[in-house]
Amino acid sequence: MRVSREVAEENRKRVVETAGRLFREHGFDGIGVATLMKAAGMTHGGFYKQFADKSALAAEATEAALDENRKLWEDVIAATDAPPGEAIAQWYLAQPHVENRARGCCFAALAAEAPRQGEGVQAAFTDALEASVELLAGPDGDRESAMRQLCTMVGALVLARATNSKALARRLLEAAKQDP
Amino acid sequence: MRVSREVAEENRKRVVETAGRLFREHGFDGIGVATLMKAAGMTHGGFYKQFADKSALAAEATEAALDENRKLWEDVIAATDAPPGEAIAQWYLAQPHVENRARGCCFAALAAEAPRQGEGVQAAFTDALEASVELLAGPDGDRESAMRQLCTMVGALVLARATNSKALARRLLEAAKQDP
DNA sequence: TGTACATCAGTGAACGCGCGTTCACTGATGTAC
DNA sequence: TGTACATCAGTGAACGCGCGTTCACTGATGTAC
Repeated sequence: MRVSREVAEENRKRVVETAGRLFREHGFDGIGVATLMKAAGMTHGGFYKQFADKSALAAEATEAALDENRKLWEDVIAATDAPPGEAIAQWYLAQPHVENRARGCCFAALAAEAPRQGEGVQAAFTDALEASVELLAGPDGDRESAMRQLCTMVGALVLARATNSKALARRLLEAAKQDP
Repeated sequence: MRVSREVAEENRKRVVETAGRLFREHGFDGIGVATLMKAAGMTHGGFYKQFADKSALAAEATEAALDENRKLWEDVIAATDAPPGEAIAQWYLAQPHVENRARGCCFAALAAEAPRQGEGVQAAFTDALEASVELLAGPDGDRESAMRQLCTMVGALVLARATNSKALARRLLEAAKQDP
């Protein structure tokens, strides 16, 4: 049955947010349209009333999740007097972040799959990378240092998640914090 | 028809090597057993005469590809008088490496998917990470700095591959080279 | 404001397809004598 | 060394299953008068 435009809009947003979490957790290829729609509380048939195809959702969900990440960074930076780079590093390079892929950094969770995705996903990453460097550098910081720090943090998180050794994961996070 | 033990062993190795390349290119979920066996010049039926299941191949292929990576690093280091960290960085943080996922660094290509794979894959990454840090640090280098450099390089390669902007990719590689 | 009708978000069955895996079969290889 | 037979790597058809996508249908919403 038909639902109001308002409800339809809510449903659509819920699908995008759910996809953002499930893609980060299982990868773009690791979760199907039906499972995803069910997780958002609907059946899969209506999916194509809202999205052209799965790759359109991938682009939109990635963009939304990257946006959510950016807001989180802004909150973390605003919550302390430390320079942005230090504030983010402390929060980013921590065990809870290693364990929570679904709500963690999109770069660490999805960037490795981006080359195989459509233009939309890659464009979203490009914009988000530039924005993240701005945030990390702060108003008068060095962009190149910030960019290197971003690389270090993303690499550390990816590698800390790839090992089954808690000790090695901890050493990786600690080593990454030494970025000057 | 039956083949000699020698030929069977060659065939097995070819499957593992082919899988190492195709997994790096398409991801563990992005390539099927049948496609993979065909790429190795055989039909899919015989797969289970050589491997318990797909995840067993994933573990073995990852291990083999990581080993191939290590040998490449040793060659790069041996080919120059520069300190290992500098030699590897120059070669690792380059456009050809960005474009060649199939034969490039396993950390950048597959580590992000490791958390969803079996113990075998994760164990292979753990060992390879330790070995890579040793190589990067050299006989009397600092392990923590080497570990940070590894994180920086892997992050830079992953992110350079995720963007559709050649300019941004270049800036990422350059920024990562500034790791002290 | 109330009524009649068109719209369309969401449902659930169905599509062809490729997935991982199994299996009966083949016939050269390897072994026993 | 030669013969008879067992082994087993690889083939190709088949399995059930979940994938992305399509479609006829439903009925509340939105619109026209």
